[in-house]
Amino acid sequence: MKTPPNRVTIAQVAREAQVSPMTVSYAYNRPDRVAAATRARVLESAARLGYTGPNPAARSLRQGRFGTIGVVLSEPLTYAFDDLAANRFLAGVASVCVEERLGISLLSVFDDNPVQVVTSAAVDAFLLWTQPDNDPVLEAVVASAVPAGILGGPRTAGVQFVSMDDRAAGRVVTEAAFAGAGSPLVLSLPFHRGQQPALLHGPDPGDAAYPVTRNRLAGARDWCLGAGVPWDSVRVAVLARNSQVEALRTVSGLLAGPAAPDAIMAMSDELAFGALTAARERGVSVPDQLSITGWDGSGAATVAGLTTIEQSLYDQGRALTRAVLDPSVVIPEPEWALVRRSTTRPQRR
Amino acid sequence: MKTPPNRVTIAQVAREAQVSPMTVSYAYNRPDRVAAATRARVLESAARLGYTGPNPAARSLRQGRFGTIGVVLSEPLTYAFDDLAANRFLAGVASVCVEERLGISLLSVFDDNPVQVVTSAAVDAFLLWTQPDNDPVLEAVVASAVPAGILGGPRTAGVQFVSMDDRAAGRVVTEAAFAGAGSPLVLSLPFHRGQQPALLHGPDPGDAAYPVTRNRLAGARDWCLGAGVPWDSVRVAVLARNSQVEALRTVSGLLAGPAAPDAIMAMSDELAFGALTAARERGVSVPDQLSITGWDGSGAATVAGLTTIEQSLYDQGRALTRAVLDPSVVIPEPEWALVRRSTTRPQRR
DNA sequence: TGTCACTTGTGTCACGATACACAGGAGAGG
DNA sequence: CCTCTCCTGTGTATCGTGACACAAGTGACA
Repeated sequence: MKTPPNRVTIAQVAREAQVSPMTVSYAYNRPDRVAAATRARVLESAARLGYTGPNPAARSLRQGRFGTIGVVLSEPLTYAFDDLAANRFLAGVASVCVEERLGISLLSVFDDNPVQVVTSAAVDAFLLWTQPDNDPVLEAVVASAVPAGILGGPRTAGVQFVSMDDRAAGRVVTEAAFAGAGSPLVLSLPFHRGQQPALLHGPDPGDAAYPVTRNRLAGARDWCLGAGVPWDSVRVAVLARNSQVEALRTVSGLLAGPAAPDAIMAMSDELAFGALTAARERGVSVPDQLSITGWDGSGAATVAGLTTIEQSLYDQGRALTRAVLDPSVVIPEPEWALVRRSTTRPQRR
Repeated sequence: MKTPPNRVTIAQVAREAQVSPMTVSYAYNRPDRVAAATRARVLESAARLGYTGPNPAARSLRQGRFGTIGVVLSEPLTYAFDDLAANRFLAGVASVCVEERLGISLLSVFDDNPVQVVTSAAVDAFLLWTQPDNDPVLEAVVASAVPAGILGGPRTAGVQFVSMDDRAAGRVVTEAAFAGAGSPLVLSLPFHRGQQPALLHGPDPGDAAYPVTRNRLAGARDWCLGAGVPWDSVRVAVLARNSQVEALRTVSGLLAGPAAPDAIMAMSDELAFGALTAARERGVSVPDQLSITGWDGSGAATVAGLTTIEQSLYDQGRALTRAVLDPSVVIPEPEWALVRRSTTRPQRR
């Protein structure tokens, strides 16, 4: 892009108003620093020349700040608007940004050069959606020395961190889903970037590169071992993405096949909704023939009567953003709770 | 914020690698322009010094571009993540941004200085969510001479525009909602910025500063006049915001009062959902005692069985973004359709 | 051997704004 | 009348990069 030839600069305005460039700058940025009459003259000259205010790029260069927070989702950018959980998190981030008068910039990671987005981002801080272990994007963020925070891990030195206790909650929700079941199924988030769909039997949670997946899976295993359910007998359907459509397809196939599952612990509400739809389409009654649990507690879960782990990603987004902007802020341990609704069988006493 | 003292520049890397600054620049931006061996040496020196790549602010200043599109919603920023329609629009915008390798920056408008966000935004283009007539933000965008586009109007010289035919659809959906009704109610989006909730009787559509509101209301009046329903007898509840909660409260109150409505034409799905919830809470059966229509055709409308005007804000977001980036692109007239589901009484023949 | 095209590296300087330190003047107070 | 403080305006240097135009080297080919 060629520089427009008719770009007006602060210097031209200064000449027109017969003041120094600094006075023009002050007229825009520190109105109290300039006499009212002078300021009026400056603004009038600016209007006459068509000057629309200080150039943001030049200002950012000079000041070394942008007034913007970058959010990296490492998913197609549209994930920000499609996924319920990401949506709540971003709403929390946005609420702080409004208070602090910061913009919020959604950054896409491109497969061919995932690091570029980090090194070339015009932002004062990074917020990351959960990333796999040893991820180049996260490493680039650390290397950039820009303040950063991450939701869901991995825990990283120099990066603020917030995440609920996925393992403990995993134990609790697995009990709600699996108690009394004969053919339990875990509907799992991806293990690593570029995940292919897979059906595993009692996999090692350590195989999952995403801490969130790993911990939720470990919680499930904890409960199974404690309840005498052989972990090997538990099937784990790992999906390529956190998507209702994909969950629907997978669960639908399993319900039609032999040894149809009669209990599903899904690692997100999104996946649970897919499972619910599959059950409806297959004429499988919930919770009588099939119990289903979700995770995150979106508003849609309330409406659908989904038993789920509730947490406030909104609050976590807020807390994380605050902490990144001011490292002296302490992030509270996120609260969570199992909410039993109508997609699981009543608790035995 | 103080400039970090340890910022490494391209010049330092050049010295370390014993090449000129331009060679370093090329090594990062035009790898083909530099011998492989030289490039390797440069990158190695950069790594040694902790150089993380060209400074985005300096680059933007030099190149006169940012690689980012700004989206102005003129609502609290969180609206982007709370509202179904805004969400779909943004998803469409984002999909183009991914293809074009652009970032997407969500800008907040502050009441005390609405224009600042426009004059200080580090973006190459603006996309606006529907704005009222004669709005300072829109005027500032025009004045800034940055390419821009607006969804829903007002039509403005120099600003790309996309919007479905709200008036025509208003006629159709009003018929679906009101046919055979005795006490019709329009659940309206705000008339202007800072709207206070109000209950009007057959207001002049021209009173609405938002073109979308104005046209949908005009469509409703068109049908009423044609069907012999006195416009004065039609109540119009104008809400302060496009919010389920507020619609719920308003409709709930009206259902409890005298002359409870038996037909509601809501100007958004969001409002229609609020009305649905109110009906459920009040024990009013839909559609027998109360017919309800929405607008926009979100996925949730399908699930809830809501009769609504379907349009693809995703496609409109895509088309508008494309057109802003390349003015030779022609924006097609958006398609729309009335989808009859279970919240309206079957059509008479 | 001469010509030509291609590849690779270089030096300079403007992009537009603001931090900083300082200067002159006006008024207050003793 | 002198000093001191506050208010308002100024000059300059610098932020880090990449456009541009050019130079030097290499090898192909007639």
